Amino acid sequence: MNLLENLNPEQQRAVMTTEGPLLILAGAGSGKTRVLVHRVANLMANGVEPYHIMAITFTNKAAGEMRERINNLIGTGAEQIWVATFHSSCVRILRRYGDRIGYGTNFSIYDTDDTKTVMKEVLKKLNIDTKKFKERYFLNAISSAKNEMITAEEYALSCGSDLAKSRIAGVYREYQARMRANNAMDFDDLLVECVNLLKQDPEVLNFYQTKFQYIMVDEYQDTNTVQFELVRLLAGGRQNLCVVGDDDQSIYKFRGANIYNILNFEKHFPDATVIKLEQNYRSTKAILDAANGVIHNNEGRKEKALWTQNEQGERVKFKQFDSAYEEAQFIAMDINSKVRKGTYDYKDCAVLYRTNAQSRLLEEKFIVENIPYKIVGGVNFYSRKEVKDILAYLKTVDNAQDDLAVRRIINVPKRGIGQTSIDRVSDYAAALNMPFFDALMQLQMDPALKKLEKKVEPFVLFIQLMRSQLPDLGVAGLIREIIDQTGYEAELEAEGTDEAAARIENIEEFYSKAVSYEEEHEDATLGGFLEEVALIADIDSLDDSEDYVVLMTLHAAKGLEFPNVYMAGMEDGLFPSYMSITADDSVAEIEEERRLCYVGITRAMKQLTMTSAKARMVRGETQYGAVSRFVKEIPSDLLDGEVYEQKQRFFPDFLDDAPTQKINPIFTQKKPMAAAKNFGTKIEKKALDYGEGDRVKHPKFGEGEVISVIDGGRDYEVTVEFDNVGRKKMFASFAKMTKI
DNA sequence: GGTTTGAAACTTTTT
DNA sequence: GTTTCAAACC
Repeated sequence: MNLLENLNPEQQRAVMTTEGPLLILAGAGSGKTRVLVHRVANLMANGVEPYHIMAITFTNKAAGEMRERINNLIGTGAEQIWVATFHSSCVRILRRYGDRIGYGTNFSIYDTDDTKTVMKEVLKKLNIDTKKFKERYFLNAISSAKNEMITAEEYALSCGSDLAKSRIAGVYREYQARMRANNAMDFDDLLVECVNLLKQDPEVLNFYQTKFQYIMVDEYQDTNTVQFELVRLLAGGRQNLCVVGDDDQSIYKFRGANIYNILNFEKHFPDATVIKLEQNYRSTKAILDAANGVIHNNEGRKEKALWTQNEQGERVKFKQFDSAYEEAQFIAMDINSKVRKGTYDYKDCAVLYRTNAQSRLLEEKFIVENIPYKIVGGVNFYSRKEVKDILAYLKTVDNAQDDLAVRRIINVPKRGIGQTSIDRVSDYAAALNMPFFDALMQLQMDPALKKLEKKVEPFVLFIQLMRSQLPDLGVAGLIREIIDQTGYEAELEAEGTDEAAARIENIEEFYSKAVSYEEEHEDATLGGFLEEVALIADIDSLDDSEDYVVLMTLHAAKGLEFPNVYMAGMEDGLFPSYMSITADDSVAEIEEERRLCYVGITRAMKQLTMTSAKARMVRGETQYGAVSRFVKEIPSDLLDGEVYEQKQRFFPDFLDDAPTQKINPIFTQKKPMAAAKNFGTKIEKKALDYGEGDRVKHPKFGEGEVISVIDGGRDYEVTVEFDNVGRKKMFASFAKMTKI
């Protein structure tokens, strides 16, 4: 096999340059993954052992894709190549050597929700009013500090007489202490602590420097300072570091990405080779030129001349609508007509938008029009309440020091242990400086807590039992045991609502994820599963073998491509966002938004449609936005559609409602529908055709005898002793029972 | 100790 | 318009 076949001269050079620092400036759609994969193959052809090669990406999806393509090209030996995200690489290193910097190797990983809970506790302890200062404010400040590798101590020293900074320093310190006590790390800690480990322990550093002789980093423009430091350390020995990126696609500044990592690569590594990949294989000329026209308005970028041999193609379509409702309607209809004509499959189409909130309206229309779709992002599957509850059980079994997890589930399902009791035990544990769970095991030591013991004991015994049975049960078995023994699912079943049914579905999906995890990993462990779950993003679950339209934010779309793309909500104030327009450094912020627009445009292969709405509901208020400045930046000969200069219209308060209703009749329809539903519930109350002592039939639980009927005001609460599933309490209007 | 109700915040983007 | 959180009530 000739490795260089089907590669252009620059791509070939990138593949052949194996030694020393290498910067590949890869424009959108220029085949960078291809280059990386071939480069790996070339290294191995040159006799480099696969376990000496490392490839780092940002998302699991990107890692998975690269893994697959490497496997296809190379076959045997490829599985020994370390292909992983930044975060999972760090976890792997820390699980092995984390004890050297004072963490248990079974540390928990806290997601954004978890850190918020911790922060809440911290602020409560420090008597900081969360009305004045929000958790997010501190979490953002701490995250920024961590991204710059500033420790709590260093932060405190740098404050001087700055009161606001000192306050943050105090919070930072306490937050970190709690995380340590819980044996937990947040996303930033994973990177920071990994760098700390490598810096403090020459033995470990040497081990990994020897192991990773050839390192490749994808999406380098989005690395932050810690990630740079990590890469610098790992590549420190041989300096065989190859980074791939595009400064025009840097869109994560808000997350600490430092664009100077890529702009100054040649300064950091003076003998670096620089290769530019400028031929685009993805898009039509029209789309590419539109993208170039937009990005051209940014200053301070590495000038590139992205070109393509592809056909000219159709112009970029632009359509403006009166309301977001009509915009969504158009997109749905347009997709349907294209699918009907056979131009595209559903999976060829993607709708991109600036904010997650925009997905709702689109979703409603897609349901009406019967279009299969998948929304990426928004509420993460793993942050759903029911999934987090089960996860907390797993974490408790895995890491007894994880107080957050234990406290979450000690009263789920209800065990009669309320907030007051939890607080008391927390104080007791804090006083003795021990984990919450340990305190639960010795309540009899404190006379004030002794009476709690009876309620707590079954829970403690259950966790201990699960812990001892874990080797036999496996991860999936453990989950099943937890669902059954705690009666979590049974409780939801008894509720009988649609919402409860959806929750059960989520739990079952979670269970099947555990099953497939165990199928995929021979050495499956509970810790391994928790780790995978903690680091997974929604985008990772995209499956191109199924036929559905994908809806997602512009951020989530990076790295993907679709034949037919829609960019919705092209309005000033939405995109570019109101925040960026009014920011202090508005020029820089709008440049970042423009890069985001560039990313969006370059996702399209054949056809791109931009849409905007004159009026849009945001937070229950109608907003009137002008057409996005980015649309106007597209050269007019490439644009199919008029861009009207719309006057900003302002209505006095008392008129505010009127135009909304005219423009968008759905709101007047919706309300009566909701009212009718409530009305129906009330009527059902009177229609109870069974009473105490009667035999009844339930669709799920089978037959049983009515024990009692209590009038709960709005509804009857019925208790039934079922023949097969025992005694259940439920509401008459939901449990569709009939007398027999 | 648990449940219900009403207010308040939320919406920029995420590993 | 929706979700989350605390106070008031049971």
